[in-house]
Amino acid sequence: MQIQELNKEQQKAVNHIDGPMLVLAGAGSGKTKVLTNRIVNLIENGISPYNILAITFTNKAAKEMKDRVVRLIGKEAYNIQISTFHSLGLKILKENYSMLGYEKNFTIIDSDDVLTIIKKILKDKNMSKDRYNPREIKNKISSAKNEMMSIDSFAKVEFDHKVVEVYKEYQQKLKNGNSVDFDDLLILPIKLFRNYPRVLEEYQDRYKYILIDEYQDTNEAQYTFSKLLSAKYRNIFVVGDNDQAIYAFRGANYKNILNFEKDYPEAKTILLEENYRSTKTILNAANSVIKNNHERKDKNLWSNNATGNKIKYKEVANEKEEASFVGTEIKRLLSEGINEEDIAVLYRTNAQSRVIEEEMLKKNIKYRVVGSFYFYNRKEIKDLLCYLRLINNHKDDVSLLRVINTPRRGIGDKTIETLTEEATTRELSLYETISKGKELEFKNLIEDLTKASESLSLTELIDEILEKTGIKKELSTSKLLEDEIRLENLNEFKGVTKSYEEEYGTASLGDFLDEISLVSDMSEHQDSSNRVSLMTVHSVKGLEFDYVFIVGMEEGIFPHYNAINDGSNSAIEEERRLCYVAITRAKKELYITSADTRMLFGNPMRNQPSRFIDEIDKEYIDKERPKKLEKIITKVRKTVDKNATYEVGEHISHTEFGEGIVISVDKSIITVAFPHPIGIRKLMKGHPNITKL
DNA sequence: GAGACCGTCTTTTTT
DNA sequence: AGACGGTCTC
Ligand SMILES: Nc1ncnc2c1ncn2[C@@H]1O[C@H](COP(=O)(O)OP(=O)(O)OP(=O)(O)O)[C@@H](O)[C@H]1O
Repeated sequence: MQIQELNKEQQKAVNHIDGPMLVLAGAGSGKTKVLTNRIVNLIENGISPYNILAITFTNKAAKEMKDRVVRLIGKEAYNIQISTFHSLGLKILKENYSMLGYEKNFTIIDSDDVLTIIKKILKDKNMSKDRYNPREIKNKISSAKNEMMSIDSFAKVEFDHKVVEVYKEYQQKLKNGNSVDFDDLLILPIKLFRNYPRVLEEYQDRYKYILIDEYQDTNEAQYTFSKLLSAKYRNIFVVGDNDQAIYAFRGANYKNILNFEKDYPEAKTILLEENYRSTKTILNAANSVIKNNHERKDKNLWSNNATGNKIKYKEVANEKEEASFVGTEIKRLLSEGINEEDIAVLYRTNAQSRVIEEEMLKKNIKYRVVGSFYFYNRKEIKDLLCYLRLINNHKDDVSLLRVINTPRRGIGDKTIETLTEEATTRELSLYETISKGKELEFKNLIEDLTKASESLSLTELIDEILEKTGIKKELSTSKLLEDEIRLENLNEFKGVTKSYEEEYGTASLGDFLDEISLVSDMSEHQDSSNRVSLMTVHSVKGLEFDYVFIVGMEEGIFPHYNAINDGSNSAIEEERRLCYVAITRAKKELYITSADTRMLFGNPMRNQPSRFIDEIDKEYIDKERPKKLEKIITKVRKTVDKNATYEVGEHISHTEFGEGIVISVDKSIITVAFPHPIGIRKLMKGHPNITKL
């Protein structure tokens, strides 16, 4: 195949057919483009679409890639398996559930449910929430699963045997409820492959050609998954960039990509060095930031594009002004005829989206929040989903508990406690245990709805649920504005199911629920055209926009406190890679903002501009900050004593807040208690305003 | 068993 | 500032 728009190295990668290959290259060098075109080339070389497996990092990326391949070769492309690891895992699970001891229609539980289950276990085991943080335990369990630890090997690294107990109990609960969590979608197929080599071979024969995008962010389980699948034919083609590894917190290990040549000694490697995406200015700025990372191989990445405008950096007083600045600039761009879909606003944490959203509404700018679970996390939507899940899988105790008394049916803690006890002793699900009373009425209701589900379309079923459960009646007779909004949301949800049905013909309940679990991102079910995109830096990986705003470029936000306080160099380096990803998303123009004060948990928080701003070479950035501020800031910067040390309990005095006591000391921040009404403040160590007493 | 009230905790990032 | 869980009263 000869494609006009490919350079020599890219062409080489595209034309490669058999054997392992690694494409290691920087941002915007065309890795994804190469991967997509290689799929096309494989097909043109007579390889069946059924034998091709392409793995992307997000569902969104999978969809985009599929669309692109369809455009290039037509409908045949629908037969290629293009998906995330998790979706593929689910597919394999659905084809083999009984071998793993599950039943048809198993439920995929979301992270909220995981937390609910863990909290419940902690309570049952009388483990106090102060000593055992449910969130932390959830992370521990998830990491253990992603490193494919058995309970025994987990017990070797986790010395608190009670935590091990929780892990055990958690697994048991899932199994009893015929449910799996996200991590299971990866590790159950691996278990299947290991226990049944014949099954593995079937899949190896099916997926003879494997392509993986964003390989630098694979974790242990994903790594093993791909290694097993590719072992027979060794036709594995991976692309990635170690400078864009940003998922270490999820167990991803960028060494997987650097070790590729060790794993597959016969592998060919291709490096791409030309960036086709960004202006010279933007690319050079990104390069000047990333070169501050020391745990990295330097690579050459250049652009032949125009020089372009300098990056605009604006320092403002607070997050409201920041949003307002972004809003005004976007308005200006739009008035110049630029399309909404070519603009993105990026932030480090989801919490930052709120102010921006409000501003978009205020200025009447059309936007969408990518990666927002907000809609599916609303109470009324979750309730409805739990009804659907319960109808789909009667053993789903988590869902049952959520809806058995919603709306109120007079089934309280007492009843539930008795039921739970009986269910545990008889080793049955709660649903199976129900045999009398108001609970039975509820069970009969679910039975009826289950029957109805067999002959109704998804949307009709939802209507039936809302009607028969009394949800609709309760909400429509209520006078509360809140309830009116709830009803509206439920209607919007019906819009989602309707468009889902239209897209896939008639849709099965199970398939729909799976889809929701895997992509509970409202923006993916919405039309994205003519909207400004708002998203975290993590979710923008792999995408590109003409105009990009990076907001909240402050110490404490980006890099985040937790990374700073972690004290490890690698945590900061990951933040820096994240910054590199953010900058390299921009094609034409980049804006960076920082706020001096930002509300955090209802308290104003002072932040310095991010170190990453200083790391951008002066020639690529135009800094704008209030004149007065400039003097104060440079003065403060010069006089901060980085080596100041404090001890908990020490008395200090602050020029503004008066005397206080140090209550905790972190890497660069101390927390100080001041007398009423000032209260608890976080201060920068060695700040000139602080005097030791 | 339902609803009101108060104190605590939250936010790092995602499939 | 807002969500959530625990406790108290009817
Ligand atoms: N040879 C080429 N000629 C012109 N444009 C190209 C060429 N190769 C890639 N591009 C364009 O460059 C942009 C970046 O490509 P792509 O998204 O594939 O890069 P990438 O390496 O996957 O980037 P990242 O790692 O940052 O996600 C795309 O708009 C693509 O169309």
